[in-house]
Amino acid sequence: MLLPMERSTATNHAAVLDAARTLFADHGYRGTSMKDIAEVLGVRAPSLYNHVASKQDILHAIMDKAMDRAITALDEALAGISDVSEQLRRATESLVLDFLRYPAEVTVCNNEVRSLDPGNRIAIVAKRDQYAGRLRKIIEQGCRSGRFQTRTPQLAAFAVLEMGNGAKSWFKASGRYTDTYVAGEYGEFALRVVGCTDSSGRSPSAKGPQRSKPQVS
Amino acid sequence: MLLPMERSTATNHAAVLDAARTLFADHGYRGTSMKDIAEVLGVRAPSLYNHVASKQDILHAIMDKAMDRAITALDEALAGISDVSEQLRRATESLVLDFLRYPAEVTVCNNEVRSLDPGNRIAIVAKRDQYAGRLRKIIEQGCRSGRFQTRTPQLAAFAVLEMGNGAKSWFKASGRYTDTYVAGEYGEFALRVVGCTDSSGRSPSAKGPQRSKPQVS
DNA sequence: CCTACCGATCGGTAGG
DNA sequence: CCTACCGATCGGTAGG
Repeated sequence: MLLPMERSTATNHAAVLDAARTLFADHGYRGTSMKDIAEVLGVRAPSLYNHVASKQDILHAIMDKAMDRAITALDEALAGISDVSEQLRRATESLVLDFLRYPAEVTVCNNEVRSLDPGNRIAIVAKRDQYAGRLRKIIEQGCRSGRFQTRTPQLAAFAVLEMGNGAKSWFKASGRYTDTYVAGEYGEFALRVVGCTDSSGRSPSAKGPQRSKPQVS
Repeated sequence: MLLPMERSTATNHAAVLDAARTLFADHGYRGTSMKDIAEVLGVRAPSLYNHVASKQDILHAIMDKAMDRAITALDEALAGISDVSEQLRRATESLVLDFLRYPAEVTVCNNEVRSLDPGNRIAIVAKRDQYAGRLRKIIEQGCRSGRFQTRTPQLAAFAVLEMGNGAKSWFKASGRYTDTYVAGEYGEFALRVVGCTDSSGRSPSAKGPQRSKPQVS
């Protein structure tokens, strides 16, 4: 007599990560037990070890995949773009779109670095620094070429990186705009923060009337 | 034969909060045990219950005090200021200074809302919303009066609120600037984000050469 | 995939 | 302030 199971997917490695992602985002790594993850999949906790080596491996896999996906998206957004203002706009849009489309992964990446074992932490922090460094270099280049005006390019880079989290918090609560619209607004914000002296036709910095619609790649 | 204790303060209610703050910030609420807190104070875990009712009460007290302090600082920063640009600048400086001076409290407030019991969570979220609402109203007022230019005042408010976290992350790693200097830079960033059409002499928005030093109240 | 079970640790209480 | 101790829960293993 087989009971119908509420488990919605075949239990495999990817399904374990999917279940854990949401739980880790909502309750934290330490606030989530293997039993909690198993219950989502409709199995008992020991069965998870047929698919993953440890709880720690689940966390690392979630974060590693999320970082790789964000870095790849950034690469694609910047491919063939040489104008530094457009680079910053596209990088910011890519960042914000990633935040809005994968909020659970991003929440885990933001909050659970401290839950990683030392070896895993070094690897993830390296990828995070690689991502942040890309944005910082764009802003530094814009400052050197005189297109951007800010005394503290590194501070501006951190400000732009963090701004996206605001989009994520806000987007969850308000359904009025599409993710690409919000990303476009943040692209504007980023150019304003660095004091962009416009030259591409697409970025009217702070002054003057706003144009009708932000675009996204 | 009394051994010299490494405990640096008398164990009382405030000392328990002090010890817990850092541990909660570094390892999270669930990643910190009453035993961990007790060890910092040089006592055994059960002794803590002479000073606090529960672990949950410690968390709530830390967050409640932090929110009250931030709201009070915002009140004082805005007292008697009627110019909306100056309001936004001062509010942002107040926000960032609070982040830089009380990083452990702010980290706990950012990460551990989910660890609060339902009743405590409602109270803390109300204070957080009160704080965010103050900033949002300044930006909305600036938009209505035509001094600010942004299509999405609420998005801009979230962006400004979140930016400060970047300052906190960055400030820990780099000792090159004072907290008031960093706060001043973020005051500029905030005015740029909202597209401030300057009229007070103190805020050259995006365009033009930078002035030498940001000021702080 | 399961049941049964391991040692460790948790927040909190009893009692002094 | 302490020791002794409670029931509950944890990640993970044994064995099938």
